[in-house]
This record gives sequence, structure tokens and C-alpha cells, in this order.
Amino acid sequence: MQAEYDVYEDKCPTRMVLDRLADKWSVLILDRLDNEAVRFNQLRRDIKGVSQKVLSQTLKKLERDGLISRTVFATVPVTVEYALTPLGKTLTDCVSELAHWAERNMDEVLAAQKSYDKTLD
Amino acid sequence: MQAEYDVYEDKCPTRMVLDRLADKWSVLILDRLDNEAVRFNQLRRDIKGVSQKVLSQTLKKLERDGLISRTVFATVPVTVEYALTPLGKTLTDCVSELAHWAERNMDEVLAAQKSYDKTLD
DNA sequence: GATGCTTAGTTTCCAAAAGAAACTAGGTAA
DNA sequence: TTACCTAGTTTCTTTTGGAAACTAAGCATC
Repeated sequence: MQAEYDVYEDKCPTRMVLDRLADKWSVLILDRLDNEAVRFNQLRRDIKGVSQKVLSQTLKKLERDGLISRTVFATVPVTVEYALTPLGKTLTDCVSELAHWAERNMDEVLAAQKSYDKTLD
Repeated sequence: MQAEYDVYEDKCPTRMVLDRLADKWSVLILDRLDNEAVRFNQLRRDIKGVSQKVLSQTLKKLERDGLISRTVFATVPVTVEYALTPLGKTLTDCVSELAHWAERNMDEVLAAQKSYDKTLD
């Protein structure tokens, strides 16, 4: 860790990067791109519930940050493939862990919620 | 991973948990609570830029999900300590990795942004 | 005994973002 | 010519986020 950057500091540029990464859609996109390039509409179909606007915006930001690449193919109709860059691949383990943590611990979270809500009566 | 839960599904309860975890403030709070309990105002001072409202809301949600505990001490004035639960501790490695990834890769991200912005001229 | 400080929040208000749905545009197939 | 594919953008409404003020109890200072 370099001393010049501190994510706990309000004005540190790392805060903006964390804000991008610590986002539901970013995590799902990066996780989906693990091991294969995926087209826009395929991402839209796989990541259920994402709107075209938000998907488009999120992909653009991830591309700008150098985490994913965007490749246009001159097919008919034109197709666009998104893939992880080498930089993006350094996030794979962490993002996958975060994305799927809930699947492994959902029952415990649901029990905690139930217990918490009971104390509010 | 249990077959009954799939974070890619819109209506799956895991999606709500991911939405909670994949949040800038949640990540910073969980990271800050690694290895020690911290009081409300201390969190507020350490995590620079967080508003009292958002800190309070986020802590409440993390507590409801069973990731952190809230302990009130009858000091004068009353103090409240937040700490990771055993469930919350299972996220430590992953959350720390995500929180500090930017500090290690900021230069590369900044270079990518600069390069991306140049192509827009 | 009024002012100011601490604790841990809540409330209010406005701006920014998220989401749903419609629209664009170019080309193919029925 | 109607419909569907691609990959988006635009518009509008609702929800959320953030800044600042306020609450409330208790102690120290002047």
C-alpha cells in the first residue's frame, strides 16, 4: 500500500474507485466476465433486473477505469463484446467472493433479520 | 453454493444482501471494524465524509443482517460500540481486499482514465 | 445558571441517481 | 410492411444520498 493513497480520506481518488467497485451492478458484471467475454445483450439477459441505461452506464465507467475492454465486431447486426482487462482480472477472486457470499450465508442472514425484527415489537 | 440461491436472479434474496455489501460505506465500516470494536463517533471521524444519517442507516442495516453487533455502555454520556459478529468476520478478507485494492492500483486506474478521455476528442 | 461540550442519533430539505419504459437506427427475415 | 435483432440513448418518475440543523441527556466552565 502506498502512503500517498488512503481510502479513508474523503478527497482521495481511491474513494471514487471504491464507489465504482462497491456497487451491485459492477460486482455482477465483473463476476460474469470472469473467464469469458460477453456481449451487451447477453449481460442484460444474465444479470436479471438490470436496466439498459444502468448497464450501459456501468460498462462505460468500468471501461474508463481500465477494468474491462469493449470490442466492436462488424457483424450484422453489430455486436459488442466486453471482457476483463489484466487489471480487471486482479479483482476476480475478491469480486467473486463478494458476489457469491450471500448464496452461502443467506440462511444465516435471514435468521438474523428475523431475530432483529422481533426485538422491535 | 446452494442451488436454491442465485445472485443473478432478480428476485433472489441474495440480491438484497449483495446490494447491502456492495456499498462504499458498508465496505469501509466492515473494514474499519476488522480487529476492534469502534464507537459511533469514532467511525464518523475515521471514515471521512460519511454523514451521520447515512452512517446510522448503514449500521442499522448491517446489524439487522447479522454482520455487526451494537453494544450500549451506560457511561456518561452513553457510548455505543459496534463490532463484527462471527458472520461479519467471514467477510473480512474479501472486504479488506476490495477496500484497499484502489490504493494499490490507483496509478494504473488514473492512467486508464486519462487514456480513455483522450479517445473522446 | 446560561453557554458550550460530549455522547448518539433523527429530521428536514434539496440535489443527484436509479429504474421503467419508450425511442433510435441500421439491417434481416417472413 | 410488419416484426425482430443488435446496442444503445432519452425521458420521466420515484428513490436515495448528502448537508445541515435539531434532539436530548449529562457534565464542565465562566
